Amino acid sequence: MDTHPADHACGHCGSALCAACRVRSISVCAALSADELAALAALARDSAFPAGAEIVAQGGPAAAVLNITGGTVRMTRQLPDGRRQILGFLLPGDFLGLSFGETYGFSAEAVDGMRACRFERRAFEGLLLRFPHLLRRLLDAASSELALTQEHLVLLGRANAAERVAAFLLGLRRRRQALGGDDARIDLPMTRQDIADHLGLTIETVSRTLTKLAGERLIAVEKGGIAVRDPAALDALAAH
Amino acid sequence: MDTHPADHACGHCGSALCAACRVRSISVCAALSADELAALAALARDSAFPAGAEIVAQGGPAAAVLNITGGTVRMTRQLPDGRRQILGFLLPGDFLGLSFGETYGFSAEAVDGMRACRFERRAFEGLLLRFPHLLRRLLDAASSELALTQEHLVLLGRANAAERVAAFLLGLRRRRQALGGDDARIDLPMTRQDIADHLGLTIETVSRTLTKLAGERLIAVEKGGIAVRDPAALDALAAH
DNA sequence: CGTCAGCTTGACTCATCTCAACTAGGGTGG
DNA sequence: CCACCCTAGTTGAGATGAGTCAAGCTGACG
Repeated sequence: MDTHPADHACGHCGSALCAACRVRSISVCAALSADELAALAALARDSAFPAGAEIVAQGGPAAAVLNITGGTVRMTRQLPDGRRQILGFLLPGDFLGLSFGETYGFSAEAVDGMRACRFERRAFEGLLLRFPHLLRRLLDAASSELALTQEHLVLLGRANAAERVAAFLLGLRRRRQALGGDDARIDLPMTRQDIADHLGLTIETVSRTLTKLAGERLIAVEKGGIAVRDPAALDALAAH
Repeated sequence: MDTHPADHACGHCGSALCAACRVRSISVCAALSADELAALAALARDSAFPAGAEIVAQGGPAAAVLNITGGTVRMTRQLPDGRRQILGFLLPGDFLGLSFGETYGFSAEAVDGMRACRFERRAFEGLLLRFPHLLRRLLDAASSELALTQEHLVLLGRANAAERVAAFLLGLRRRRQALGGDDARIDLPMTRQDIADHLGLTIETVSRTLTKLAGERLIAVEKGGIAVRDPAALDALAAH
């Protein structure tokens, strides 16, 4: 899976070029000293996954943690009878593996072509003991992922279909904007089934709701995404 | 709100008697050195809240973090139109305030009479810089709270009423057992409305579901709680 | 003894799900 | 190049699980 040998200087992470990593400033690697960055870089391995590839497996040993550098990842939990819940989507700068445990509590799969900076968990934990800065960054990351998850919990517990879809679109837009994305167009690399499994709806309800929002001129449904026509009305719908 | 002056030795936390704290071994204060424990103790203030009291307010400045030492706390998020979602219940040993941010993202209220060990946030953050051990414990706490929240997310996204209620009862039982509780009887200090707002249901559906489970001999509804009659069947229902 | 909050139960409604048909686009192989 | 298939998405019609509204029960408390 690793696309570079251990000592290779890669463009995203790894080796001496963590310094050039384009997501570093927004990831757990931000605000580290030169020492810390060097130690981190020594452990980092750049890796790429094609669309659909499984990155970590639910129930499997938690052997690695990853810092996403490109693409989109879905975290899924599967029930024994096949029902699926997508816990969330990870974007560049997000950290995969915050739920420290002996095994992964969910699977992670590449939604589209995806790149990440990979660390062996044992070695990474070693770094945590030496570098409280990194530990602190990780706590902040865990804290904000917790806040995001709680936000989503409210949605699943108390919002109707239109509110869920509106909140999902705006949440994705907000995160993409932080990465320098467009605010009029929201790319949706994931399928309707993914969106449905994230929002606790069916694929048909997601489709109908998008059609309805388009009919009300809040959005326009486009190929591979949607265009935001009335951000204010969409925000009022999302209601938070 | 503090029931003891700053230098008073209290039975739960605070002053020199952190050593005697009955939840220390399972809380973030576990596995600290004598030094660390002393510094923590110097900042701790024992506080008590009567049933229904608001401990922290959604949107208010995040001025304190608390370690629950007794009773039950509900974390609630309110939507502008009054809909309410209970994110979770905190039991003794749990830590309130993991979502580090400038303001609290939710309110916390005492379900029954409740005691906690309170730290001013600024001072507590100072400790984190000095004691990586504590930081590490906090990351583990955040990590397991994240896992719990993700578990609940699946429930709200994909489970029906009976599955939600069964999972809620068993989850509460498991946590209580870790605290030395009974496994045949589950006390429910919270109201049906609280349970409904936690499970994304209405009070009527919770009531009907409990009645139905009782009719199927999985549980018996008792005053202030339920008795577990068929743990295996209940577990099969919870389906995870 | 009356009141009130918490809870249960019943009858009916409705938002979402289920099942099914259909469309559109992309890839493949003859 | 076309015929075919396959996946993703949309739309419709009917079913259903949970919500809504309403009534009644129970125990605590003044």
